[in-house]
Amino acid sequence: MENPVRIAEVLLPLALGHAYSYAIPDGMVLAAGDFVEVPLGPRSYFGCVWEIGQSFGTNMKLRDVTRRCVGPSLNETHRKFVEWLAAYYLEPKGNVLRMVMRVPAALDDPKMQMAWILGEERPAKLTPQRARVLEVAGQGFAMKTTELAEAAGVGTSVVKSLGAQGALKEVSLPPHAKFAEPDLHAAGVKLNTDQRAAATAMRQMLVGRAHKVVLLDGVTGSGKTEVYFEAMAASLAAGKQVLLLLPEIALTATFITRVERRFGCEAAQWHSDLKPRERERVWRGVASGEVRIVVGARSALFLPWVKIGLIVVDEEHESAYKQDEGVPYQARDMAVLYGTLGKFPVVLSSATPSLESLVNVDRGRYGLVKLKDRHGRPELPETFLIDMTAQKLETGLWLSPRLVAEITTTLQAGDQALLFLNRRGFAPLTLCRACGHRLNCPDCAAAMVEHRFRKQLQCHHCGHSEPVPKSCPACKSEGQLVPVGPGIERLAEEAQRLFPSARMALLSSDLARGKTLRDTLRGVEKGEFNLVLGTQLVAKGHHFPHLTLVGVVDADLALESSDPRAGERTWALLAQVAGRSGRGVKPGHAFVQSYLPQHPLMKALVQGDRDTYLEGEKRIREVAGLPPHGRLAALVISGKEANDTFRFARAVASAAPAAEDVRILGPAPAPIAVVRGRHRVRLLVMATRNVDLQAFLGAWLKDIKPRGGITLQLDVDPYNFL
DNA sequence: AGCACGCCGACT
DNA sequence: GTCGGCGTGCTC
Repeated sequence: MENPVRIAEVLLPLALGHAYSYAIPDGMVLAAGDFVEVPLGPRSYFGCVWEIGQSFGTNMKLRDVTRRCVGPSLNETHRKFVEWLAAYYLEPKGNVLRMVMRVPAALDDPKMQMAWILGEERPAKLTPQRARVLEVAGQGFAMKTTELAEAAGVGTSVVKSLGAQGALKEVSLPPHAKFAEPDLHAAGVKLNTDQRAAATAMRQMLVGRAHKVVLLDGVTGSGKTEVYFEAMAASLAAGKQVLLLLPEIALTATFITRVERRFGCEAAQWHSDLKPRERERVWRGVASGEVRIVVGARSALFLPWVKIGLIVVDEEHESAYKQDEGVPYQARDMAVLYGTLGKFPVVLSSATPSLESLVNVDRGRYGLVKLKDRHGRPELPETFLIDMTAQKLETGLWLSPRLVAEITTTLQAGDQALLFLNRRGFAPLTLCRACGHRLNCPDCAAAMVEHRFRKQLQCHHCGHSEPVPKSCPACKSEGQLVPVGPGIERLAEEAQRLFPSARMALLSSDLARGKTLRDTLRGVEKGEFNLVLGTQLVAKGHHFPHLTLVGVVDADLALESSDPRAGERTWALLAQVAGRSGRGVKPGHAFVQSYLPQHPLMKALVQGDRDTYLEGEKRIREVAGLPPHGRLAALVISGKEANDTFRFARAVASAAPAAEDVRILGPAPAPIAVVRGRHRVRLLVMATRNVDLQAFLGAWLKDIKPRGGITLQLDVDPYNFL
């Protein structure tokens, strides 16, 4: 009998479904959760010890663990979280671990970073390259060799030679700055009666239980933030860490300020735009427990939490919580899962909660705390429907006489009006009047969108762009290409003609970003503009006190989607946009142009009756067996050649095991049948709630191996089935 | 994620 | 006759 070999099962951050076994060399002490360095093929990787095992002589000769990393370990809850998430989305565990290990520098000894500042000497010969380096260094920031070289546009050798001559001086960057403890009494908490009642209700739901999900449902302006701040305070008082999840990066700056004011300490930010050093600082801070508050995007879930006591998911209905690339997970759902595993509460907050969450309240799984508007205003401003089927608008015009009249009145009264059209560019479609040819993207089955400001045609699916042609590419006729349909830029043209003296602001994500965007928003807030035209981005979170009129130019746009949640999402969007109006002193109203005036959503919007509309939606989903009453998975099969792709998709469909309560729809062309030159075919799996969907999918797909350039992508709980 | 192995078009 | 394209498979 040989000596027992101690074995570490090490999970690597690669697309691997299980851990690899390594021998633990004599004298090395390892436990599950430790980060280690291991050899793999010719290379060396960081991995995480998933289990410690023992073996009496395997037939495989195991390689040794190289070393244990100096940094922190991953606790059991976090490892379970990785396991569960991987199992839920049928994703290799290693891929999920990769999301945890995105900061490799944080796994090891904090490295003193060497950097350069301006030295006392002057170089013997001042070449143009050297001069540029010294100029950059002269700005006073210590920079690493590569950073400095890159900033100056020279090779690293120039920097090094300047260092050798003493013209640059080497310094070591200071270690990461500490995160301070929160001060729960930093700001006097001033809650109104309703907020205090809501905070108390929430506390009572959470007290004495480890895990509980509470839905905080309150209109914009009701002060939900202050209420969940109380829950955060309670968790912080208990010595725990808290996470505030936001659907998008753009919102973090505002929230950071509010959190820091309330808790009197720096809150850590976490999102994809962080600089590596700050990323490392936050990761380490969370792993050591020093960071108590994180405000972040969905990936903050994967930080190595050690004593997390609460996750707040703000705007929980936002579809941006669904990640579509890489591992397609729903961060709100995973926050709830993490709470279950880690035995801590989760607060979901929204002015327009998702149907999923409302149904979970109905089923008694989630608690509900409702919050009314602080000033007793209704959920929505007075809303009027404009039946576009009854309008005789000239071709190329989109504003009905009624809406034009309302805008005129508003502007004359010195108030502000907002026109909402959720479509970027000038026109979504360009046709040739002579031959009917449609300008399509060469790589996608989608029309090119004209962007007149940029003098370009753009494909919104692959980013391809080209100049607007003078003549039709098909029939060569000149001057026959006509834009079809409205985009925000075209609407701006119309508005300019109708209201030549208006101070107009155009807000579209492709026209304004960063500072320009912030300045414009600030201007709108201050009332420097009186006519605002905007896409999606005006809907979110901004407070425009001078706004008294909102016009929704095309309310039907978001309803045209293959997503069963389209109705719910349209409600959230329209309610949010309409709700921009009348938030100041003067009351506001909204006008909604629709070609579907009989649609239940439009009727409900006019009546300001969310609950009735959502009840209807719930019933529709129940009858159709759609989420949350049934379970859904999408399989998207894509390949270069249409016939092969379709043939493979049919083979996949016919290989499905027979199962009760599971229906497979398709194969059918995906909503955008060709993207980036790849044909896309979709299968939809519908199951009742009692079905173990993962087991079914696992059994089905286990032996299916796409080849010949065909890929198969699985999306559990799909949102949009691109 | 790398990297090596393995079968089909343009070249010293 | 080779060089090399990247599709496929493996790494404890």
